[in-house]
Amino acid sequence: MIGRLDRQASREDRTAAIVDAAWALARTEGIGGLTLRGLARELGISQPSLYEYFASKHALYDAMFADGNRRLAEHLDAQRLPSDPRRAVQRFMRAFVDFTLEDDARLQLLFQRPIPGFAPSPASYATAAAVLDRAVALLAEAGLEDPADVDCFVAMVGGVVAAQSSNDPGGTRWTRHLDRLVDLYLDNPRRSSR
Amino acid sequence: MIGRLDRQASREDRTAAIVDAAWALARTEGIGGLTLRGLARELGISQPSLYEYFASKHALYDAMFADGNRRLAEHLDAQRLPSDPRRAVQRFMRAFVDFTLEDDARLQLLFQRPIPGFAPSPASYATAAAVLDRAVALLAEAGLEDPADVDCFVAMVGGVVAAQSSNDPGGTRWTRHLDRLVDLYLDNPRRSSR
DNA sequence: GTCTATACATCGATAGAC
DNA sequence: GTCTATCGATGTATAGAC
Repeated sequence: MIGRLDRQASREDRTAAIVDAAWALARTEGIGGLTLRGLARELGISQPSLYEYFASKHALYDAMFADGNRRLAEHLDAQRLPSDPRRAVQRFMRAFVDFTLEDDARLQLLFQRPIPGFAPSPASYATAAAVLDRAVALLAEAGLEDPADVDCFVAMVGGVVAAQSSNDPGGTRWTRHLDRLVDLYLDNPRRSSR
Repeated sequence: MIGRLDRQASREDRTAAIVDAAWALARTEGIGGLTLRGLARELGISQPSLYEYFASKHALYDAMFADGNRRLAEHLDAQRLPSDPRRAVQRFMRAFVDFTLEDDARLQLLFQRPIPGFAPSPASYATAAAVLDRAVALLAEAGLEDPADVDCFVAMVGGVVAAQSSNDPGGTRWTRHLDRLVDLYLDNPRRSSR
């Protein structure tokens, strides 16, 4: 049970409560198993009432996408990063990986393509791009500036998250190598003479 | 158009023809957009008739999963691998990446989780595990034997495929670095003294 | 703003005739 | 083995009362 919608709350708060309830339901039913009828049932309102807050199911997914990225950005901003650039990258990536693996439904909506036909709106996508920009800046400070190296690094982190989530959910079989992999990529820029 | 089901063919051939038609439809409609009615329409049969061949839609997905992995294994087996272990790994991984990126619907079904509630049966999963075993053997010949290193390598390749497919479909922005990344991992086993 | 009621289209799946 | 007919569920959307 999630809890009935507080009709005394402001519209903004009710909208946020619906998004929260949608996340809760997605965690139990799967992101693709989320239904408007089920969501309305959990909230104690009628299914058509949801259309007062979201113009379509895709609009709800878009709000969830933006919400998830906002929480990710907050989580990353809350990190106290070491002054050493390399340690800063390690801490940042650790925070990123831990956060994304915390919630499987969120991981799927934010970084995979589980909803046929759904693509985030430009506004929602901007919140995701900001996180990437932050990572790119940190990598530059640590000496990884070549866009090719950044691409490879991003692919590696995404691969670790995907492998961990798919093959060892809740474990550390892949994430425990994160620091070493960060070192590996920082130590071997493309044009190095090694 | 895909072509009507040949009712004169053997049951086995008809089943295979249905799987082929399902792949063709998945390529145009997306793996999640595949519908039994649409598939039946393409085959010129009624939708309930599909249940003579597959007990459920998930069973069809499972057959497609096994079929895709079988084709992947054949594609990899057809490679003439260089005798040099490192070159063999590069050739093998190149073949793997090229094959998986060849068909977006197949990539999703085989290596992502696009179907809520679908998980391959043990029998179908075994075909996928065989491919991984082959890769592990090649990596061992190239000197990468530590399971932790193999995990990291596998995550890297998966990350390259996912990034390429999601962010630059049809391009080479990530795959062009594959050989260098193979070298990077082979040159830096976990317990090296570097 | 929220409700009930309803409508339409789609989907996977099943019953039963042939 | 194939069909028609149907079921229950879904998403989407609207009408109209309160």
